[in-house]
Amino acid sequence: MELSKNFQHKEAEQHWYEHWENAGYFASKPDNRPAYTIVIPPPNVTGVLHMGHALNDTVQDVLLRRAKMLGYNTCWVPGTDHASIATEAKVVAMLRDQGIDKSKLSRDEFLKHAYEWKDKYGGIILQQLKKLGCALDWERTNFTMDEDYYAAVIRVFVDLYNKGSIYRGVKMINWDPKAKTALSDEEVIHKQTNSKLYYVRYKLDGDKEEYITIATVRPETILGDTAVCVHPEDERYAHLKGRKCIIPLVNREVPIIFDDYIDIEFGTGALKVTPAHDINDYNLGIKHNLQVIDTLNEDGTMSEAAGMYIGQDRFDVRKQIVKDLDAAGHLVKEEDYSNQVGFSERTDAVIEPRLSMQWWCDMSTLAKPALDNVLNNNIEFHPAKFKNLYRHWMENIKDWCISRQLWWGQRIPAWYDIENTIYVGKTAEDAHEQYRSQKPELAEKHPELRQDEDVLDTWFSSWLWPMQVFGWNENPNNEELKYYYPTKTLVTAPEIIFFWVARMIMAGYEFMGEKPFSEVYFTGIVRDKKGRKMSKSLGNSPDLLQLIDDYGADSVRFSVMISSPAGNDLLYDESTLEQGRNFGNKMWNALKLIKSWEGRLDDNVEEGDVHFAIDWMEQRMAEVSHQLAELFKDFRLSEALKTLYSLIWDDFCSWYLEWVKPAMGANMSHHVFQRTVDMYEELLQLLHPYVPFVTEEIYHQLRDRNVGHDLIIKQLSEYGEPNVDILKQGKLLKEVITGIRDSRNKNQLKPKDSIKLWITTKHNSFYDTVQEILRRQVNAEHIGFTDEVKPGTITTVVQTDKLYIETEAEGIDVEVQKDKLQKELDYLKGFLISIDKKLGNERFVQNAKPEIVETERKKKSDAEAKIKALEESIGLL
RNA sequence: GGAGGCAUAGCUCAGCUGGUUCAGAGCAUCUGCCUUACAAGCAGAGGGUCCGCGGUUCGAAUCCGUGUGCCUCCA
Repeated sequence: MELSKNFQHKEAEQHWYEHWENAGYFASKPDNRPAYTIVIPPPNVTGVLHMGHALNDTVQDVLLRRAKMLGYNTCWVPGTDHASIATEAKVVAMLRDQGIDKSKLSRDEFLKHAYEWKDKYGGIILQQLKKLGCALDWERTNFTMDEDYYAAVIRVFVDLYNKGSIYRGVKMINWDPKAKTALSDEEVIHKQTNSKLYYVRYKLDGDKEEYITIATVRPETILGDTAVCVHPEDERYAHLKGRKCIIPLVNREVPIIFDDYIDIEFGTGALKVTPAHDINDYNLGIKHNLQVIDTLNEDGTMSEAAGMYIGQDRFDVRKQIVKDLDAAGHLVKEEDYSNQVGFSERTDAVIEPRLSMQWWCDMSTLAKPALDNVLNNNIEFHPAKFKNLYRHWMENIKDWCISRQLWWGQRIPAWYDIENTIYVGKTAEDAHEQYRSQKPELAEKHPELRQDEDVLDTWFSSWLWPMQVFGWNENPNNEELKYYYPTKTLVTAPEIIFFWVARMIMAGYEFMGEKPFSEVYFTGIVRDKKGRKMSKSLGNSPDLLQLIDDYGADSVRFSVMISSPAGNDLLYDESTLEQGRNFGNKMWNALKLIKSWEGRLDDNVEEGDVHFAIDWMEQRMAEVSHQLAELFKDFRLSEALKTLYSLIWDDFCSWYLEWVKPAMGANMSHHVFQRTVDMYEELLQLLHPYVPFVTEEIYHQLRDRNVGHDLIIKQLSEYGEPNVDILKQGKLLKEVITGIRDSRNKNQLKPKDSIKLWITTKHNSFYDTVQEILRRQVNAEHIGFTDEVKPGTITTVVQTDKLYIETEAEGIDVEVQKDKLQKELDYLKGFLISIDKKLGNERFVQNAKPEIVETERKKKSDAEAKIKALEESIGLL
């Protein structure tokens, strides 16, 4: 069959993915082999594939496919998380489009819609991962709201509650007025924002016209002020001890308090204190026993307690109150001000600090083993620099706000009686039983309990991921969990180190008594050309499916892997996509070339010089395969890919194939052909984890395969130590060829102009073995040795060998040659001086390692020999 | 305010434990090629005070300090 001009990615991708999946290569069952387990960081069920996933999931696929070749039983678990806020927002929006108001629905009705939405639209991203080629075990797909998973989350809640780690309490939380729910600190994104700083004067008590001026960026919170605070050492305000002032507009009298928390330099040095709406003010309020006035409703409008602007939105009120303060003579001035404002990660609404009754998880006991086992490398972080970040967070850990005022998620298993006593249990029946035994009389009169309306933070379910995907809740001693847990590698973005990595480690030690994974590999963050993080909200992520369609999944994988050194961010650049696509074509064309020899095989052809080509290529492969093992060990995946790229493109295609290529019309030795095919297969295999489709396709085109002989499951060959001498000879041969080609170019010899080549060398036998290769590579009609200089030729020096190019062609420019040789000579002389200096330095000879001194001596003698050769050559001209 | 990172070719970036396998890759540029697979290609070439300054060392792109400029995280 005629092979197409270029590699056609579309058919190959679909065909091979189906083939792998149907053959059961992705599925894993416990057996005698060691396990290599990865759990996917579950993407949001509402998500679609973006650049970050492409990077993250390609890395996992590369690790997994390589592990497969090394004999591991690989298991990669897919799934999604339920993303309570994001999903609930989507469902609410969908209902709104259908004319349905969420507030008119019961909880059960809403959840029915939500599950319908999830079944219909959720998890698109999992299908997209197939397009990317991910070798996921689809039979193990998990969802954090699956029945068993749900039960696991409830069990963990009850357990931690009974241990005293979970409690309910009123604290300052981050309130999202759009989603109308509390958020954890990690879900708040602080952004530098252009605001205005308003200077407002408050009248002091007494009859005199005395004022104190405060500065605020949130004038609408004035309505909730219950004090003004100044620094005790601030002389400007020392006379105000014991005084009070009057809050403008609402005319409330509040104390002036003194606290060294105040920054004297900021604004006027006087701070308005609003304990209900600022965490620092709240702390001041506790310390100074201040009144708390909550002036906001849950949707961000002003509450009854504000006394004014009731029901109006906080930002409208901000504008209005400035006008009103001005009209009343209280606004002193306003100035531009840049400050950090918190936004909701999911809804982008401006966060309101708000006092609220929530459920909390005390992290202090959970954090201890989680911190220790990272610091002692029981769990390894790659790159290790993230250990610092992790430690800092762990050592300053705060209690985790785990309740969310939403419906989509695991409903908190807490029930209340009419006296508000809490009963926590796995089921309503549990709770009622506790109720009846604790308060029999009340239970007799009021048998019903009311369940908490709130659900748990999504991360409170995903932190169980590495254990629950293997059925921890049903049976913590089950065979699968024993076999696959702890998992091997977690691959994730550094931005969720606290959200998820830290909490999974905590959950692992708390509930399994064992780490959830042995190593964490942090990828970089994908940025656009302007250096901005690629994100859905910015809309600056390219359409990945389109890219896969245009360039092929392999090119996309190549692109993200080649530009992603461990832990460093990568600027996304389309040129690497082209590089990936071109690489695929290069390999496709190498296939075509090799296939074209199939009809020209002949057992009687002598191998001749080609023998050297095979020897050399085999040594290069041995060399690289050792390098790869090292690179993979250190997660230097981008380096490993570069190494392979160069091995295949440069060494195999540009050198090896040219060296073994039979002359025009000549036949090829059977053995050489066979070795070439074998080597190409092994190259494809080494590369396969990065670009699985094109390599599998070529592997099958290369020769007929029996069922089950697929590249994806082929085991890697072992290589011995490479032969250094052969590698050196290969290097010399390449340098000789390049040197002659360069001379030809510089002297305007056309490719077709034939030459005679004369060599002065000590390595005669080496040149004998490669004579035919050399002759063809530089288009020489004759190669001979000489001990004498050859006048009238083009001279060049490679290592210490002198090469004379004899040609009939016109126009040899002596000056060009002289220049070239002189330049090299000048460089070498400088080089020699620096080496002489070094070797002349006693301290160097004494202090440096002997082998370093030895190489310097070698360099010196090489340089001297080459200088001699160059000088002789120049003398000729 | 606290912590961390980055600065190397025109652009995007590699360069692990200090020493010519150290100054490299891809893209871009220049020259010559439609050479029996590949013009999405082949054969070559040019291009860098490794951010400034100081130090440690026999020796620094690499280690330390400092300045400048960018970035990220936390408060």
